[in-house]
This record gives sequence, C-alpha cells and structure tokens, in this order.
Amino acid sequence: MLSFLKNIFGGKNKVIVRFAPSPTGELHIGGARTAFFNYLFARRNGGKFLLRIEDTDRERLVPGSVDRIKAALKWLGMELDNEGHVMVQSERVDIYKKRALELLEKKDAYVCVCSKEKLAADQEEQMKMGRPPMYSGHCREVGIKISEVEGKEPYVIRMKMPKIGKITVHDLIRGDVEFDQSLIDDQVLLKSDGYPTYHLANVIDDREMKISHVIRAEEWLPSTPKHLVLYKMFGWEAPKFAHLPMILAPDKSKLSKRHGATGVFEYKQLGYLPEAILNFIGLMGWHPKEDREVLSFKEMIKEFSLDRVQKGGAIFDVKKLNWLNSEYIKKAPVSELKKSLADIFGHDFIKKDLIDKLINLSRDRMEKLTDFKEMNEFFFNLPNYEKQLLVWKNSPLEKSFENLKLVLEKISEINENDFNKAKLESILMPFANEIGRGDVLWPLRVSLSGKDKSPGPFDIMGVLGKKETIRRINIALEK
RNA sequence: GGUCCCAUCGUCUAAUGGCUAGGACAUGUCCCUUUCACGGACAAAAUACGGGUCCGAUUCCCGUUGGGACUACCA
Repeated sequence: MLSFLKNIFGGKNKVIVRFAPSPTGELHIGGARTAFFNYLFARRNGGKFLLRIEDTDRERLVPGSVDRIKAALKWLGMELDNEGHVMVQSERVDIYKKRALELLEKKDAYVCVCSKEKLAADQEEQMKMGRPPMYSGHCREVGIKISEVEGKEPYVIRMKMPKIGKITVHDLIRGDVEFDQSLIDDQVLLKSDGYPTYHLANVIDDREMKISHVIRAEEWLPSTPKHLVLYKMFGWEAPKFAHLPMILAPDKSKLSKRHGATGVFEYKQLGYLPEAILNFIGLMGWHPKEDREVLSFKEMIKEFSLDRVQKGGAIFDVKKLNWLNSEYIKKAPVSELKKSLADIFGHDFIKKDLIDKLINLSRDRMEKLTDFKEMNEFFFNLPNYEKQLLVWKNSPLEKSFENLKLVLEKISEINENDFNKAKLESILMPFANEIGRGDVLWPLRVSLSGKDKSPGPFDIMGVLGKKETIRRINIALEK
C-alpha cells in the first residue's frame, strides 16, 4: 500500500533498477541471473526495470547482440519498463565528455598523455619491485591543459583519486566493505578515442536514470569505491549497491564457454523451458523462506528479497536444471510445449497429426524437449530391431511368436473405431494375466516400438491404430 | 604480489547462540511395474582447521588453510 502511494506521488524512495549489459555477444546465464534478480527486486517493490546498453568498448562490439539480448530477456519473460527508450551509451559521448571536462575544471581529474608503452613499462617495473601496479602519477603533477592537446595528440582524462583516507561501500548483501583510497588507481574516465570508460558512463547514466539500487555481479565490488568517489566529485547522492555472488562452473572457476553451454538461447535449443531456467537461476544464490524449490515466476516475485541473497558463489549444476525442466515439462500446457518444440525442430515438425498425443505420452519421461524426437521416432518410421529383442527374459523366442499370434487374433476382432487404449487393455490384460504378463506384453511392445524402452503397448497401439498395429505385429512374426 | 569477497552433505541451500544440523537435486536400496520413465518409501552424505567469547556455538571475534574476484584507454 505504501509503495503504491509512493508510486503515485513519485516518491523519493521509488525503486528503479537497471540491467546494463555490453553488447559483446549472447545473453549468458550469469547475465540472465543478474537481470533476473534486478527484475525480481523491481517487481517485488513496485519499481521499474530498465535496460541500458554499455557499448563504449568499440572493439569488442558484436553487431546484432543488442537485439539478441533483448530477445533473450523477452523469451525468459522479463519485460522491460523502457522498451523503445533504451539508453545506448555510444549515442551519448558528448554528455560524458562534458562531465569529464567538468571534473577537469574542478581539478578532480587531469589530462594524461602517457603512451600505452610507457604505462606497460611502468607497471612491469612496479610488479618487479613487489608493488601494486598503478599509474605512476606522472601527468597528475604536470597539469596539462586540454587546449594543449585537443586535436594535436592523443590524451585521456584520468580521475584524481584522493590519496589518503578510506572509503566504505555499504553493500546490501555484504555489509560495509572498506577500501584504502591510496591503493586505488587514477582511473581513466575518458579514453583517447573519445569514448568514456565504464566507470564514468556508469555513474553518469545511473544518475540520469535515477537508479535507486545498483544490483550487479560481485566482480564489480572492487570498482565500487571508484564510483563512490565519482559521485562525491559530482556532488551526487550515490544509489544503493548490492553485489551478487558469482555463478561458477563445476571446477569453481568463472563459468565460460569451455564448460559447455553458457548462452540463454543455447539452453533454449537444448530443450529447456524458460520457466525452468528462471526457476533455476533464481535459486542460485537465493532461496525463499520455505523449503520449496519449484517456484513460479509470480511466487519468486512475491518472495524475493535481497536479505536472503547468498554471499558465496554458486556452482551451476545442470542436473538440477534438468530436474526442474522435467518438472515444468510435466506441467506445461500442450500448446506451450508445441511452440517450444517448433523452435527446436521447426514448424513442420509440430504439424504432424499425432503430435498432441505424443506430447502427452512422453512428457513424463522427458528431461529436455530435445529428447522428444528420438523418443518418438518409431511412431513415424518402421522400427528396425533384432529379433532377439522380442525375447522376454528366459522364455524361448517361440513363445513370443506364439503369443503375438494370439494377440493378433484377439485384436483383429476389435472394431477400428474402438481401437483405443481402454478397449485394448480390457481385452488383452485378462489374457496377459493368464499367460504371464511379460511373455505377452514385452514382445508386443517390442514389435510395435522396436525399442527396449518405450511407453506401454496399449498406449502405442492407441496411437498407431488398428491397421498399423497389425502390420507391425506381422512384421515381427516374419523375423 | 597487492586489495577485497567468500566458506554447512558431491551440488543448491535451511537453521543468524539453545532440541538427534532440516529440505531439494544427484547417488544407492526397495515398492509399484511388460520395459523405460512417473510415483512412493528408505538410506548414505556436511558445519574446512585452530584458538577464543559464552552456561552453550554452524551462528560472534581472531588466526590458518582453501576458493574466488579485482588489479586495462574491457565491461
């Protein structure tokens, strides 16, 4: 109720968060988790969830990735509150430069013309002396005027870090973290290509977008003091910070390509449902109060809070994802599963007339949607198998043939319109119980599926129909 | 190397000083069963180590060890 009122009156405490990826490729699992926690926090608190594109590194730019990232967020179900008005940093270079100049004016920053070679050499030397590799401070003392270099030689603008005192980051997840300012480098704010670095653009944009909470990955924690100093230099109030634990590979290193699939769309192609992925990443580093693990989108929104976010990194366990995925496959409406299957196997695939029946037949045994095709292959194509497969345990092969013939006789009498699971069961089960279930049902099932594992024979017959069933049994008998 | 973060079953986690450290995934056994699944039951499995504080520590403090992040004109 309170937050409702605040929203109406544009209260000062309104929650606004952002997801700010660099368009260097696909949205990966780690990014999706960061986005999701931001999203959950925004929705839980009646706030806004905004996207911003941090494309100030012109070299790592991958064309098309902005659209891919947007599409991935959409597929997962995280709708943006600034759709169509996404801030793109490369379109704002003038603004950043103006702000950098402002700091220059206030002597909170300085022009630096040190070459990259010199910087590298300096760093190496300091490493040798066992000191942290920092900028030598050469130009910090020189005081070069912008007019001396503008248009004449390459330069950067560096931030003039205070060299004494400590600065404390109040992290919503970790508590207070203290940093010694003398150990923080004079960060470059404006690069020689005219683009800002992350640190500058990030602070300016968060301010401009009125971001209330910066929720980002733990790797950013060490640069947060730099941002805090920047806020102070500009005379701005800093947002609140929360640094999320990392998502790790099974070997506890940072999750990367060499560990297999990392992109959200890769998981889509692998047959995972978005609900399962969301549930899974939601549980990495967060857990609701109760002992529930299968949580819908809405439930997670309702229960999310930063207090319950874990501090330590979480290892990505694909087995648990598989389990969650199977849970969602069991529950999903046929229409949704069809849509997802179409995304993987193409639209023609789901146009087959048996598809609805097969989905219901196999949903309990699928871990991933990709299992579907192979699992149901035999419905469309005559199975190929060795006659030995028709043997039930220790019974002789002859017995299988014998029983198949008897089954054939019994089902021949069934009217084609009555050829369904219930009817078949009522006719064949008494017989199977009398002879021995395995001796009747195993060879029957194999003759129809050609596989050692499949749905039950009555299910298969119900789908195949009378004609095809009889055909397959006859083929088995000729083996 | 320096700075910072972190540490409960194999994995994700619950328990923020107080019953036999709980749940889930995975694993194993059993039941159900024509097979594979599904479902059900049970089992095994953890507070990294060492010091404190306290009547009492998973929990608070210190150290050790281990893991991780950062240390770019990348984000």
